[in-house]
Amino acid sequence: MSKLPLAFYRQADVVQVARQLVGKVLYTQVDGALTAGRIVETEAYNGTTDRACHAYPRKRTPRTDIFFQPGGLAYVYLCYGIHHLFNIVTNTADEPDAVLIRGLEPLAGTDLMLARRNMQKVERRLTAGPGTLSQAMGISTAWNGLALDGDTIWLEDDGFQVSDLIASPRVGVDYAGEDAKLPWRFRLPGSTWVSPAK
DNA sequence: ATGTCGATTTGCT
DNA sequence: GCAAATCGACATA
Repeated sequence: MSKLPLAFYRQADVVQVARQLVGKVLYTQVDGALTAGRIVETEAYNGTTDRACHAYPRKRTPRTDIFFQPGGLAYVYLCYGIHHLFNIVTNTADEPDAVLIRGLEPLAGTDLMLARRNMQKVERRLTAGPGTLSQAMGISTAWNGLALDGDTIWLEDDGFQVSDLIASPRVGVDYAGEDAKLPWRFRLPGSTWVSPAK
């Protein structure tokens, strides 16, 4: 097992980072309790060119300030007042890009995930979807800004090989006009743990 | 100061 | 299939 170094997140092309993140393992640790899941679905957001990105067009506000930090930080924001959506800030300082994590295959700590989701058995809805996986992993907006090389939340490469990847338009970004058509959503073919969205 | 709306999920019809 | 839930960011004044 090798923890992904901050340099990984600082690559210039956020779309390539989004592709490479599929298959990696996301870990969280809270009060000594570990949970882990394999990333099966991501979406890329480019704050310079992409209207769907919160930081477009390189717009710096209290909320988007984190986009302008060097890559390797967690960006967690509240959506619809209920759902905590987990993103990874990428690229170098002053290049505002991020990757949204949309689906996880549970690997470890499933008992704790079930308790957090108030569920009885491991099934698709435990971690399929950006809001549900955050809840299962214990991720909330309180973690916004955490570095991904620490001991609360981090990623590892366990050698899992991704042979094929589906690229398609992103979900729920119709407001972005032409940019909504960009094929920046990536998922593992055949995974039962991708988000419910079509 | 106030109004609008969202990178979603869930439950009910 | 549709609409409610629920709150903070942002734009407008």
